[in-house]
Amino acid sequence: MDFDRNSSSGYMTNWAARLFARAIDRRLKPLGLSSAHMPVFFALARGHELSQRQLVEAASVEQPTMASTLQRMDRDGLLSKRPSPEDRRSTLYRLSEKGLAMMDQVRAAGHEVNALALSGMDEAEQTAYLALLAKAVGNLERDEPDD
Amino acid sequence: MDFDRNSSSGYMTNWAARLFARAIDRRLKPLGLSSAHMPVFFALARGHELSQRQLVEAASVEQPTMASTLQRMDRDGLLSKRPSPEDRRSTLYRLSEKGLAMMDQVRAAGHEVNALALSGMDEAEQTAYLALLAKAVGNLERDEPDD
DNA sequence: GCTATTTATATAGCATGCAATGCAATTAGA
DNA sequence: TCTAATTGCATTGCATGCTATATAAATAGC
Repeated sequence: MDFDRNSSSGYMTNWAARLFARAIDRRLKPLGLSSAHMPVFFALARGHELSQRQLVEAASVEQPTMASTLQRMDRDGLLSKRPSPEDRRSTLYRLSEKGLAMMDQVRAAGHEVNALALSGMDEAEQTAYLALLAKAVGNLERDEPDD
Repeated sequence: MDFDRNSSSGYMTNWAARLFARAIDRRLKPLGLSSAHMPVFFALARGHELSQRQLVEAASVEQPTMASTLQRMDRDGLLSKRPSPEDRRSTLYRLSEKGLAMMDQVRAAGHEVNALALSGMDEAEQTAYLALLAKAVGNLERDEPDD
């Protein structure tokens, strides 16, 4: 029996995720942004100031992944940072003026691509899609080490 | 209005995809394999011989992505190749003996992780999950250039 | 207070994925 | 047949993501 990619939830999920990222990237590229910036933008919305650890939680990526995302965003002038007054190991990040100015367009790109991806689904199907993804995520998280 | 990651189909799809890949990678790591190898394995099952272009189609990745995946797999002795007798630009790839010997375990890892991710869903939900992913994929593909 | 553990971050090294570009072989069109 | 367009692949350069490991600061346990 051959493996049919269209019947594999893992393959289809991966494929959809890559298409989502490409669609976002095409829209954000003119701004010099990309899909990996989005969770950071949303976590730092409205001037919120967070540590790397908190951003790791917000984005559900591993710490070294967030470290380099923040490095690139800082390099590109999207962030402003300062040492935490509470903990000398920690740095607090905010969006710079330049970053804040892009927030609306980042949000718009997110909404546009989500709407596109879900187009042709009725309300119930859209809800089901999110619920089933949440279920799969919960199942797979139980397979993660520690946790 | 804040962006709630759990309500964003793009974010949730990306998260699920990363968890799928990690779950696969943990299982295949002892074999020296990973999730990116899977579409190549399945496309080359039963001794099938394909060109890079055909593997690109089978995996739905871009050509340079497949080129380096094949390079790594060749480096690791998983492939055997020969120039196409039909087209002097093209190379035909097959799984080596070593690669073929791993097929069952690759298949098993795929089935195990798919089953884990879908656990707790009834038959209808599992079908719906795949159908909704296919719908989203179709929608997002219409946003791709050319095509 | 002193040591052991935990926590926050940094860094190295690598895989996977992409867009952009270039080249050579093939195919199409006149 | 001869040129133009297309196709198959390689390469460059980069972003994103991971694991494994190291270091310094903070916290816990005694």
